Amino acid sequence: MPADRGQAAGQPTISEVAAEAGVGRATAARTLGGYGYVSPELRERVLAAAEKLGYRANALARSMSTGVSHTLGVIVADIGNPFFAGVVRGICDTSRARGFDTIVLSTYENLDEEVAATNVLIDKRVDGVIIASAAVGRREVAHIRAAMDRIPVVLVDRAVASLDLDTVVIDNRDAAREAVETLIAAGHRRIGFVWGPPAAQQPVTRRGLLAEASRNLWTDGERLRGYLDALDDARIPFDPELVMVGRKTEERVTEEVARMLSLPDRITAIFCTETDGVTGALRALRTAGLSCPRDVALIGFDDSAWAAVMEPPLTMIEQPVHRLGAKAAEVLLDAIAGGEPARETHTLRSRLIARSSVAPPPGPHH
Amino acid sequence: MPADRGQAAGQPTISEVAAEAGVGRATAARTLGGYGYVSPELRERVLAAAEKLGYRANALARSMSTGVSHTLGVIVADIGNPFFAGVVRGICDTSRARGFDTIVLSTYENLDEEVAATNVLIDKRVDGVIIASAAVGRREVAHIRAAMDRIPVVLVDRAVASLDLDTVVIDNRDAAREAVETLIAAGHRRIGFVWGPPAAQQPVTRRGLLAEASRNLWTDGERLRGYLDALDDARIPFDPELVMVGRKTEERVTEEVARMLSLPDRITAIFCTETDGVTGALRALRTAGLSCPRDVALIGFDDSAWAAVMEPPLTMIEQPVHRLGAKAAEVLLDAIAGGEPARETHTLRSRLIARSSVAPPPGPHH
DNA sequence: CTGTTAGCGCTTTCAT
DNA sequence: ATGAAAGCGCTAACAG
Repeated sequence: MPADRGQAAGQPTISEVAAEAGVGRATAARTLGGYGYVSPELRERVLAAAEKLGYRANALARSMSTGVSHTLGVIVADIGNPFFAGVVRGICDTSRARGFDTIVLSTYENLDEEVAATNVLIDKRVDGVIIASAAVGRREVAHIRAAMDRIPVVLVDRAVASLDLDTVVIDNRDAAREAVETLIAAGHRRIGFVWGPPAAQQPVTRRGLLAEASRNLWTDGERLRGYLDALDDARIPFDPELVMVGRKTEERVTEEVARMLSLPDRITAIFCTETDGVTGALRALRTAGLSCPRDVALIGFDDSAWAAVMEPPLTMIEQPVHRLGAKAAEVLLDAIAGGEPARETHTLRSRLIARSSVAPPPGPHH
Repeated sequence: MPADRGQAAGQPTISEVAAEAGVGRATAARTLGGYGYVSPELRERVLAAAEKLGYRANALARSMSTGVSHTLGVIVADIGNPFFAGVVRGICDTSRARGFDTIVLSTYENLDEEVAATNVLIDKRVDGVIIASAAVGRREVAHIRAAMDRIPVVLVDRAVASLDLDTVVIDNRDAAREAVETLIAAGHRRIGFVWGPPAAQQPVTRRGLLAEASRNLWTDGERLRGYLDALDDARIPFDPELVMVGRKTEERVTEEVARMLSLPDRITAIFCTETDGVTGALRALRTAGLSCPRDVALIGFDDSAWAAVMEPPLTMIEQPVHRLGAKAAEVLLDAIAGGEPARETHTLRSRLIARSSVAPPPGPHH
């Protein structure tokens, strides 16, 4: 057997500490593991020996023995995205306070990556997982089901209809409706909607749009419904030309908003479902020589420090990102500790921060 | 021994798979572990059995045996900060591509947290660590030394003078100098500096400032030196009243910039070392009724999509955040795989993105 | 090519 | 109160 088997060279083990202290393995283990009874004197000797050798417990071995790893797994779309970074921070803060570490994996909205990530976490024997899943249909949730068979699972940010799980989300539909209502209340009727889902082609009917929504991320579907709710309540006819479909890269958003701006009966307001959409919309406004809010009103999702110092300061929807993560961690940790999960949906409220990017539409002769 | 010892109930082991397939443990292990020779037929039976039982390898047990965990540890100040989120993403992307997972821990610039995080990673027997350390003095690096004794360590974003380690950073000093030179070239001589370190009190001399710098984050020291370099080259006298010291919360920055703006010989330009500083400075400008760049020029660190759509579009320093993380991971992975670390400093170049927030200062009668 | 066996470092009975 | 010994699930010698 090669010398480098087992843990890396130089990492002292509990046996070495025991030998150094002149006691049995179990005694050393009891002191160092903080369980069972050990006489003060032996205890002292063990501690001294551990200190001298620079002993550090091997958490892997401990987990092997105890069957728990005190580690949570987290799967999100992109840790580099400020939204998820905030959620992850909420998760980490809460779990650390309860003695748990966290392994975070990004999927970039790729389902294969999500499956792989789930497997990695199962293999590492985490005690529970939090997932912001891109899965939608029944076919796509097999990996989540497999995880559920083994450990507690909670969903965050995105509900999955076919799964009966603890889920922590925000009130996407209400948030979107409130934003659009705000625009309508200011007098707008031609409201562009920078939406999200990467679709094969632009749906031309309301039904087509809804169908598209059910094939995509839960959040996107909810936000679309909120947009439609507000329109319906105000009896404003729905116009498919006013919704952008497709990946919300800044470039695409700029193009699409420019298109809506050059329509014969152009939009006078824009509602964006993501930060990247807001900057894209602003670009389009600028190149069209239009000003906000005089010519076009704007409301977007995901507030940031920047939005408040824009000219004009932007009216935005603020999501409780940290709280979202914290709540998900709490629910998961409770399930790990307590047993029976409640399997309910926890909906956190977002907040519309009114600033100055909403004003009445320009007169009929714009 | 209680029934719930060992791994969680229901997690099939390699022995169970072997039994199901009617082969020896080792044969099952060989097929499932992907090493050694196994005849196609037995292989097929093992695979079928594993599939049927829903077998997933226990990475903990594997690591116990092999002594490697295929996991990297990462310690940063705050995963919720877009800068670090980008770096972490770079690390995760490269390490995943090489078959490594990542555990990320945030310290919030607290040294005790950093020590604790290092211990967690050592306990979890990660194969290497990447640290953006808040440690400065010799006294503060003991935990890093302890880690170095066990596994490869690379520093990212922040060099630590007393440590001879592979280090991946950006050219902070040059970046700062270039920014200030740009301001000077436009005609500015009163250049406010939104700096960082939380100091007990405002240093009043150049020497005091440098002393403060050496007690703080490496990046902050470098950026101060760059600011001073540019001033010296242009023979502009250094004025301690023009540098803000203290935690760069948006509120504090707003106050401090307002102060510099109300000086008898007020500043005509601002250089910020962080995004939060930029929004704070913008606020101060706005409440002072001053416009950028007509009254005051502005350059800041850390570009973002927002900066480009501000009115005016902001001239910013872009750091290669993803590359920073990727490079750190590469260096670490090489050290883990190859052996001898080079222990050199890799300096990545930042880039000044010239937009429209820099113009000549207003005439003498402002 | 396959099966047996001995660990990896720790926790946890079980005697003493 | 302490020590001896078994076992967590896996890998890797080694024998067959």
